[in-house]
Amino acid sequence: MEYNHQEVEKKWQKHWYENKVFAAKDFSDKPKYYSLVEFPYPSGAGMHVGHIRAYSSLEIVSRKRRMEGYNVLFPIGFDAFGLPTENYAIKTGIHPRKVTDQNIKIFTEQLKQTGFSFDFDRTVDTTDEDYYRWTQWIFIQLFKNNLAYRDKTYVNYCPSCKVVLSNEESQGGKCDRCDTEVVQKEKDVWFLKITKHAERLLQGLKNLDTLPRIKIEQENWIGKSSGAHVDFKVTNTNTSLKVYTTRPDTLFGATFMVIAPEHPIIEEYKSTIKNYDALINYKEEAKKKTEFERVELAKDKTGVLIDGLTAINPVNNKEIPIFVADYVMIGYGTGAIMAVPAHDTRDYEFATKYNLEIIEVIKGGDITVEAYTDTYEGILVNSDILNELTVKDAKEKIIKFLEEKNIGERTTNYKMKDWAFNRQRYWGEPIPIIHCDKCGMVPEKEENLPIRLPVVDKFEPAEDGESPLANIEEFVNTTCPVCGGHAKRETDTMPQWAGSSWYFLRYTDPKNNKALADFDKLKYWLQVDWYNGGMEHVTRHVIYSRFWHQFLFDIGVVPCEEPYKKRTAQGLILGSDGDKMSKSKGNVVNPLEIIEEFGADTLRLYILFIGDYEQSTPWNASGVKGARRFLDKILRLKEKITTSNEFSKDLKIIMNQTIKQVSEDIENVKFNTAIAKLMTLVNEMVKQESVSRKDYETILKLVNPFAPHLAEEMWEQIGNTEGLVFEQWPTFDKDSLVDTVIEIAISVNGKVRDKISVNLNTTKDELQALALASEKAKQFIEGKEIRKIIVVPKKLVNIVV
RNA sequence: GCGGGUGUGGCGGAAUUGGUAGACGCGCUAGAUUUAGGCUCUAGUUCUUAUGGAGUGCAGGUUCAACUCCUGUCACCCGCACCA
Repeated sequence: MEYNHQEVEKKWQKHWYENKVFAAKDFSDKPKYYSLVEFPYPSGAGMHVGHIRAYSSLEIVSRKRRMEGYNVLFPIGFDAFGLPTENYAIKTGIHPRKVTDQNIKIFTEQLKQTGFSFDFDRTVDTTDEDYYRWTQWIFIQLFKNNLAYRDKTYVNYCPSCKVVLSNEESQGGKCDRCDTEVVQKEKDVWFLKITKHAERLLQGLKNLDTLPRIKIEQENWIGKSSGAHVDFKVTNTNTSLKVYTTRPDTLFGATFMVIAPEHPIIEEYKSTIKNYDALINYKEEAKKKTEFERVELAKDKTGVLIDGLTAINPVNNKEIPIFVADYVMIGYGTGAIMAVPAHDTRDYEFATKYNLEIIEVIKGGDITVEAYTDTYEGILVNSDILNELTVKDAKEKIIKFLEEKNIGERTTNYKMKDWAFNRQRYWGEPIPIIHCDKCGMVPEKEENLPIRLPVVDKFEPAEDGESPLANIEEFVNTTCPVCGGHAKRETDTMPQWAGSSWYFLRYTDPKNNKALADFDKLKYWLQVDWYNGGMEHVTRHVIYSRFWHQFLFDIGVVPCEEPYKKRTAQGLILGSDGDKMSKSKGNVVNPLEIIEEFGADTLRLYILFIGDYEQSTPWNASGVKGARRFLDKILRLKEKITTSNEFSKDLKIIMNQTIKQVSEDIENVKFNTAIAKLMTLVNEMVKQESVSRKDYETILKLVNPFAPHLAEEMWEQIGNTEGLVFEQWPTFDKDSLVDTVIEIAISVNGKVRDKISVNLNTTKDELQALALASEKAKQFIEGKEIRKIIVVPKKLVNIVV
């Protein structure tokens, strides 16, 4: 019998989607389950195998949950603002709206062809006016709560195209389109004050159920450290330089200071500094260095001594020099450091190069050779009041000392920076702020939202790094919502991270036009029970969305502080050559071709069977056939079923084992072993003369989440009228997991020599006797003295000779 | 450099409160069915100089017993990267 996958799959897809079988029901009495997968960017290339892997995990979980009696919300949507569509629009002149709609349509079709159990009625599209209206609304709330502000930053700028470039467009320091050297241009842009939430974002991780590395990556991104601020008086001025240090205990070893090239003190004391020009030169040179060069040159420290300013080490009143060097970053800490060359590799290199004093303050190393940095413990020397103290005690003592003398204080610092929230592009949410000469920056009235993207024919960015919107007079010119006078709209648009920072909220109430979502619905559905997505989004996207969520919680819009209960991440599918799939390498697998030839069930099954879900694995074209064979075997089993509603005697144990393992493996993201166990069971069933109806129905239920089309079809063919979607998930009998007869290994000196079948309840003594009676074991015992016999019930007997 | 992870047959990968290494799939070999191919079925498939011996990146250690624990070391992957 040939299985016509095309016909069968179409039939069930039609049934599911036309009858809205997967619709989530608000306020159902069933327990709710919210499974969330990262929504795709609807590119023209459509769905690839990576998408299928990304969605399959929670597809399996969601289908299982429905069978376990949950009311499941498993939605999908589109993160559709972004560069590729915009670039396509620039090239072809076709409006991004059109392109986006087209791509979404195709993508949706492809998702349905794969048989995903999404609730397609809740689909959101971040570029939809009814959606970005609320993205803009959130921005206004952030602005009103002083969490959105404007400040200067450096952006990647192509002087030839006169356009601001994203990091992706300026890789290697060259403009993606014209290959011109990219420069750093100073620009006034929007920032979101995510740093205000640094500690909460860190604390919120405590209750997140996730892999250690996912947690650690976020922790590193937030980058909390504790130390102290210390003020160093600057001679000939009445000011001081504030530094941040995690090692205030080494203060007596601070023999010079280094400030970042952009540090404001240079401008401030321009007239006192004798070599101002040299410093400005250095700053310009530093700015020109691409990121690449900065890393490459990391070993070769450069800097310029400030002539005219020196500093006083506050603990010993020594006068020390101040340098400008680009190994100190303006964006971290205070942009100035106290250099302790004896115990910091960078300071040591710098000191050696410029012949500066190096004072050892922690015993144990040889500072004539290299910096001694293994100093988390240790004893202080050359440090006056700190001498003989441990590092830990010295830290406490010096911080107290600094605080008493009013020259410093205990400080916690975070590596995370505020979120630069801007793009100078057309295809993004307009930032709903109005610039009025009289009233300053004013948010648009909420009833006027959305601020729509004007419909135009040209999408190219304006010159000098301005947004394309800046050229559109009807858009720019407006009236001030406060004074009614003439004013101008903000023309920057939001970055792609905006729409994706709250999309999971909209799924709970996607058509609401009074609020981003109804509070009671949010209360019913949140938190997201399980969120799966790419490892690459674990820091930025997850942290950004958590930040927005915490903020929305603070203003009473959402019912919980943290959005996600559990987070997992899938591994990449590589090309069959082991490289990342890419068009240029020609190793891209088109999932639709496989659906066509083998069916969606086969593809889904293979993608989950391919390897550990959280690890990256190469594609293997012939492996697909194995998945299909497994399905064919299930199909053929139908011919052998009896009417019995009990498990077959010979299958009872393995049936129960399989139910247990498959159920557990799914929860533990071990889809590959779940499928392996199902294959083992099916192989066993194939060997039987006949299988009972219950055997067969059970395997269909277990296979259903993985290969739902085939499962539904066979379920129907054996006479069931209700579909499988809400059938009850099988349960196992824990007394039927182990056979009464088991195999025991007999080993001599740890090497297995024989295997015997014994009754499960065979006693230790009996096992020992059986082992000694084994002919095969005897050969290895003969003529030797038995020194010890170890009997592990149900496992093995080890005879030591 | 720092942090995390991985290393097991020809390939993807199973197995860690220490207890029969290689489940499951691919590939391969032989046979059956077939006009042939495909499909399907049966048997086999870690290596080997084969009644034995060796074997989970490498070198040691603990143990009756180690893929699993400990010490050292190498390789690869991911993330961060002059973070003070």
